[in-house]
Amino acid sequence: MFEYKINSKSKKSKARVGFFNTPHGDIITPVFMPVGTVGAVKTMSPADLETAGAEIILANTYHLHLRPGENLIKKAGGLHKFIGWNKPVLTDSGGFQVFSLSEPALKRRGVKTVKPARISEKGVEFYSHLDGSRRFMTPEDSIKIQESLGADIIMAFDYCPPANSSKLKVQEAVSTTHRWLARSLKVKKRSDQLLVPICQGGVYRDLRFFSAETIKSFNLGANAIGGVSVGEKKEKIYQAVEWCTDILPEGSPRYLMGIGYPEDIAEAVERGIDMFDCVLPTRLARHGVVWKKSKSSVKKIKGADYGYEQVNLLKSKFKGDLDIIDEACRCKACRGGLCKSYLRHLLLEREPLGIHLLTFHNLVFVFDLVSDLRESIKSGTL
RNA sequence: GCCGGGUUGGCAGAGCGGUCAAUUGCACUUGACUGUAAAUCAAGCGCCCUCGUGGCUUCGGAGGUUCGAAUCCUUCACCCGGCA
Repeated sequence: MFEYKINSKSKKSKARVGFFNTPHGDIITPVFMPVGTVGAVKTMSPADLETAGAEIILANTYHLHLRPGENLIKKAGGLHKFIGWNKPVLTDSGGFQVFSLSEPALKRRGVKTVKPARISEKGVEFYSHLDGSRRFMTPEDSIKIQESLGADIIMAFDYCPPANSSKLKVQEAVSTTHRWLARSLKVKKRSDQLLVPICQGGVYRDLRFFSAETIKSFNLGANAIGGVSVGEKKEKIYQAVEWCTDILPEGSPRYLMGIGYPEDIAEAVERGIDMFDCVLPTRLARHGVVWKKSKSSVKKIKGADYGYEQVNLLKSKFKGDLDIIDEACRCKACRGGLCKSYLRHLLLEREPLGIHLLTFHNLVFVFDLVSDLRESIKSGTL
């Protein structure tokens, strides 16, 4: 279980195509995991996800713990059964909430209704975004919850500091994350789940090296890079990824958490990343924005023979636009001949169908992008 | 014809003597969104500029009262009820 086999390796970069085995089936990497935080990729049924091309989806420990609770899900037969998805699932540990519910992140969003999280050696004190109630989560709790949920791949509970953190703070986050990893391994019981450690270290080279070396030494079968896309510049992300993949073992899948934009995915694949997850395609869809292939676009995608543009269908210039988004796209909306004016109309009417169709379209875009990148690796262009 | 109610910025709709260029919602414009507190959020939305506790013109039309009117009075126009 959880074997990873490299199928094809680039001669010009660290990029590779691989097979990753899990209890609920194989994954071909590079792979993109759509985010289904509360047990659903918003507006997408399992059948929709399969049609769009999803191979594995992500859910969140923190959210499912708060509601409906891991005990209920366990009783229901586990997450796969509960949500009707028979393919691989990865649960994030709740570590990201250390960041997203932290003071700087809340301030940045102007959120005042939730008290910021407090981090200690023991764990993290959160205030539920649902009812404000105080919660405490330790690395051990996170593992126990994730074992109840029953995902194929589970994540170590990490400390993800914001981008503007001081080096000292990031250093503290790194060492805390490492200690929490060791504690997680102590309580982990299930052998049919792969626990993936997370590299922290922000934009600091020595910290990334140290963190990557440390998690590598645990030899856990897959490794993740976190603490990225928390407010820093793209170049810094690429840089951090490069530092990490220089060290993280070639023989195991590397997962870059929270990325991203098409160009970022391509840059990371080139640097040896195999797994991605991001809310962007689904969130942007809900905000009326679609990704569209474009040969002339200024947004280039390394390794792909096309660039892309972001099109906001809410703009009134699409009011009378009877063309579909992309003739070549295989998504429900495009293949169904639904024009931009209709999609815009659905969005304006707040018809759920509108955001569903855009979500479907964007996910198809990313799944196909990742698939195209695999071809590029095989053909030697990436 | 008589009696009553109404006419406010693209639309709906607050305001009913000064703090009103006018609450709010929608629409519109722009921006943001990278391990989802996000089907969300921010800013703008009469005109002008040296962009400010700035200037100018606005609340159906005209006139009036008042230091001051979207707010009170007169009148005209139109709309909606009720009775003819």
